[in-house]
Amino acid sequence: MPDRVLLIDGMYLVFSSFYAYHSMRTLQNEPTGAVFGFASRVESLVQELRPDRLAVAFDSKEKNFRRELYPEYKAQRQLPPEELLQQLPAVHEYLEGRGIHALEKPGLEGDDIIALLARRYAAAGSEVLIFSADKDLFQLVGGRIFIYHPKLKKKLGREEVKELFGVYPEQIVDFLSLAGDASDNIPGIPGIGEKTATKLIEKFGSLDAMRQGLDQVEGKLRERIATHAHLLEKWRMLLDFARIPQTNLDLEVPPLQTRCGEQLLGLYRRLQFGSLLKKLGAAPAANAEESALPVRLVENRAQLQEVAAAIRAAGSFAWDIETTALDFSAAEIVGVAVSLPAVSYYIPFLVPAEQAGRFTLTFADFKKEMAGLFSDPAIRKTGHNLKFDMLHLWQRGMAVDGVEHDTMIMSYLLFPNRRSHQLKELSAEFLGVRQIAFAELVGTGKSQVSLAAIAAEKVGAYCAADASCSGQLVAKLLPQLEEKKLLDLYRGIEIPLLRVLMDMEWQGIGVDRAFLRTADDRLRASIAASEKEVRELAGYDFNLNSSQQLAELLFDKMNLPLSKKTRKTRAQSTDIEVLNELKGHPLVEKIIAYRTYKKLHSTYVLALLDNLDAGGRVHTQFNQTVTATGRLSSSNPNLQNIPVNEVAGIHLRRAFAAAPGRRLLSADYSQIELRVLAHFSEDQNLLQAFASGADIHQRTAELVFGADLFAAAPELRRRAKIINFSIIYGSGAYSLAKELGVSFAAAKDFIDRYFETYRGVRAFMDRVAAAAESEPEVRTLAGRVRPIPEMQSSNRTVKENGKRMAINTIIQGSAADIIKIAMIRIHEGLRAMESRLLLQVHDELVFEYPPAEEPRLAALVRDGMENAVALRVPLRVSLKKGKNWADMAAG
DNA sequence: CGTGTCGCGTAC
DNA sequence: GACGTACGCGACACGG
Repeated sequence: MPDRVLLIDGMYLVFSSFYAYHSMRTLQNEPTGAVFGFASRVESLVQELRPDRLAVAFDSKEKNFRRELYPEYKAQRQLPPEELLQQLPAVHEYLEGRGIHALEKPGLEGDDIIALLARRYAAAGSEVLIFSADKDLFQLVGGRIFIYHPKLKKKLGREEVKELFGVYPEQIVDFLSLAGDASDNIPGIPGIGEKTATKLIEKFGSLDAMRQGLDQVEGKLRERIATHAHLLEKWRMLLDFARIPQTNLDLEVPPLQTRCGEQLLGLYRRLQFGSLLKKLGAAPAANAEESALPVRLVENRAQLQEVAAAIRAAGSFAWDIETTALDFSAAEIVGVAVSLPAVSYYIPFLVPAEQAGRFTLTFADFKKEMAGLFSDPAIRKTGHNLKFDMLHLWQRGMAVDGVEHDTMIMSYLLFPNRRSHQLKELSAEFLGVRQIAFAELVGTGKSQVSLAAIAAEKVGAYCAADASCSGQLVAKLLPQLEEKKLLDLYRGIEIPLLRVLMDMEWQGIGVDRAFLRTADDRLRASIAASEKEVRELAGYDFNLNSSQQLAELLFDKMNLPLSKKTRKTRAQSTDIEVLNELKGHPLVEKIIAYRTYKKLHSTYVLALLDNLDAGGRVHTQFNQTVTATGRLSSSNPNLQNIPVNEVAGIHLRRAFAAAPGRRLLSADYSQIELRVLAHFSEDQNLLQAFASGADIHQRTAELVFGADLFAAAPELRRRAKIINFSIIYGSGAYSLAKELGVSFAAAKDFIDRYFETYRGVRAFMDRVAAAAESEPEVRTLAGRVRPIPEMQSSNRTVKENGKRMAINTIIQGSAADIIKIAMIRIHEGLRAMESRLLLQVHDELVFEYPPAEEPRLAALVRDGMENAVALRVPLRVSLKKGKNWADMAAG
């Protein structure tokens, strides 16, 4: 097995890393991005390419022979930035610690070394990969030599070079001699650029052949070449590696070592490369106490004023608050931490009795001193999950403006597949800082104490560490957002949305308590009755809530036919689909009724009564950093899954009622996901259907089932609707058949006909799958990224799953982007109104308004939603209004 | 007694 | 196995 040699263009990697991570800093504010980018790229190249030998080539400081030949060579280049130069020693320290040779030779450039070594190792039978984007080096490609392109992230052979440049590797020198190479300050021939150079090379094959056949070149161009022909030989001398004077190079590419010793760990710790340490399986050495900046405890008004002055001078700060509870209406604020680059402050309000003499500040003092700063949009704020902190301050009459960064959102946009974006995890990973857990501060279970009973020093250290870590994380995460082109989404949508969601949570929605009490009573009775009937029919006592015990009764004791197993544990399933198969049996009917009542009671009625505030409103949390696609989620209670389909369930929506003298307005996007699909696929039938305002399910029915058939059986629209949805979710014939209650063959036929009808949709899905195959991620309309690692699986099922995720994410995620934009626009318009946005249910917004504002609100909402973005099809919204969420009339 | 997983069912 | 994204209830297993 011949070995594989990887040669890295060192200066290229240093420069590109420096710019990619230019704002990365240590806690002590030293720049580290170039080193971090360099090290992490080298490690990922080693992982991916698995070279047997590896070296990194650098330019020498001595005069290059090309300078003597041509004094202007690279003369246009400015000195690298100071911040880059000061990181070079650490880059070499990394290479040394990793056991990788840094190759340098007086008088030679890194490129020259790469060229000489590439040819030598290739001649000896090795496969050579060159990591560089430098055009010069492409002339080396051929035989066993390849370029590994840093941006394209793939191996380029002879044909790929031709595809990229229009010329073959052996023609690159001639090509660049004609067209010039701006990065080396080689002008080429005036008036000839890449296009003309490619044409000439394609026509003649080489410069020599071109000179021979110059008479075949037309007018002006021939003159130009003739006039400047004398230059060409010089350019070739500069560009052609075959002419490097010194060929007895005594450098070698040593075998790659796996060692990562103390030197490397020490470097990573010093530069606070938490993620690289983690990859080595090493614990970040520093804990919060060691690495944290000093925390000053603020005791009185005078000191508080000093803090305010320091904040003003800094112009920005990171902050965090501690409270006695999560719920803003029940909580008290224990203290606030403010973190500046060199120092953090902790301002305590609730302290143990024995410290009360020392810490004299109240929240009112804080508010008086700081309200102006916190509401000043010009003073930029950073925090982690700021919606929480802002709600608690707003509850006490303090507004926050000028939110620049929320590190929880940053983490979410960068890593949407992560289940947790907790500050403490991010600190460990990216800062190498181990923070103490909340439980370590207050204890757990019965021994848990209130934060208000813990010494201010301890709470202050904890709170200030959060504020400080959040602030420091910005330097680690912001460059990554920039590199992944997520800044527009972050600044333009997610950060502005934060305030909208805060307002929505603050508002809550009115809930009719008496109505719920009645529902509670009725449901209790229904549950008891159906439970009693089931027990009688079964003949013994068992827990009806246990699917396990129910399965025992149905399938073991009563010997009813078993229709399926559960997915994970292969247990006997008792879900609704199974029970429906067994309908007709009186016991089963009662079980279905029991389940329905029980669900409504425990999941909705009780949960709502439990979550009501003193004013009879329920304040759901809208989570901005949960879903992998960019949707919001709702919790405590979840108001995004309130029943709407079944008669028994829809009754419940009456409980959500407008306040006295107000009404509710519900605005629904019509078929937003199918419209997004039409936009991306550009399918002619879909585009045309939406452009003409047709009923899309009806149109699908006509096209898939045929217009004649459709006229005879209009209930086919229902089927078409199901088919339309199943396409978005990527359903196969198997599940569609079950959903429609038809045979597998019939379902397969429907899907086939769907794709024959909407050919553009099939093409779109194939495009997405192919793109996700080479780059395993997808992007939504607003540029939100979701990695799809499943696309790299060799397991077919996993990969098919990845394809469905890829397609669905583009559709669902883009719809989420659109409604988020609409929410921000509308919220802005509501500032001068009394109407309020209360809920978002993925494609629906619910508002509460005074009747007088109805026309204005309706216009604002319609415009905000329909014109949130311009797609290739119109966006349509239907408005409904009423006293509650169930009884609504169009208008 | 707390925690994690599973089955199930609700929404878009 | 076969339909994407969520949340939450109740049962159950596990560890102390």
